[in-house]
Amino acid sequence: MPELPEVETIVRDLRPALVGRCIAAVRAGRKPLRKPWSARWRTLLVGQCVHAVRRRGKWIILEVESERALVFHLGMTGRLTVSARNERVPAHTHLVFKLDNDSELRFNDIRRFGSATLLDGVEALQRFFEKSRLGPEPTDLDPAWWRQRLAATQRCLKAVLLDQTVVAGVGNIYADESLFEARLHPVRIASTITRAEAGRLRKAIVTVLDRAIDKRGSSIRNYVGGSGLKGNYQNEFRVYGRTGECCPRCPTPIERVRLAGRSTHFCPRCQQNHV
DNA sequence: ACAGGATCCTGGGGGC
DNA sequence: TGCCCCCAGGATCCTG
Repeated sequence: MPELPEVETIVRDLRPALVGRCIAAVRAGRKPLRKPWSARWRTLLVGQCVHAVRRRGKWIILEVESERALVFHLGMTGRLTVSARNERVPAHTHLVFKLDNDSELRFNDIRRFGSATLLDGVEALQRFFEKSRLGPEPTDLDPAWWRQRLAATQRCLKAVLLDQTVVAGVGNIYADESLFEARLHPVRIASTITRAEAGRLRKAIVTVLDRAIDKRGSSIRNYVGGSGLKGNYQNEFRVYGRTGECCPRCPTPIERVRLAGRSTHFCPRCQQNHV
């Protein structure tokens, strides 16, 4: 569920609450996440202080003093929050990291598509992302490389934006919002795109993600930030979830189609499929 | 090799 | 109220 702006918001919330704190205890639930939690990770973490909290694509990286890294993915419904220890622990909480004050880091995930993995060090972390061939951050997209990736595929633009090996962090909401911003049709075959259009799309992605980060991401149903606060960007969607409503730029109703297995929203007039 | 579909899981909402 | 179907911020494995 959470895409780059949501994950970035969580990381910014968690950083001041976690950096410098030590892990006093770890408790894991019984139900498996997407990747199993290994029992020996508890011992490797207890007593460790948190050095840094970072984001890469949709991944949250928690580095501890031994240089091991705890890597989280939130899947569709994952939540990673710091709460006071005396606050009620909600259902579907799969991991709890007690800290050396009165707070704890909690990983909650209704659908259990998320994961938490402990990696051995800096190189292991690098290998982890290389193995999944995670693409560059949107702000680091090299224009020539981006054009080449678009030119090399017969998939539609929507499918390419969702591909984490092309650009990291974009998901269903921000793919639709970025294509609207760039005035490009989601069905458009990526290889037919012009140089100017490729540039427009690359900039649109960054623009849209920055706007969403400013609003602390989008809360449609499950998402909350690292301190439990909801986001506000859902109020600014221009096409996502607005099927049948007026396009914000013209009087045409927003349409919805299914692409790459995902709901896709666009304005058929502002986003024409020229080839 | 590539693109699209099925799959993992739970819960909410609409129709009957 | 109950039941059944569809839907959901994602990634991976399988198939044609």
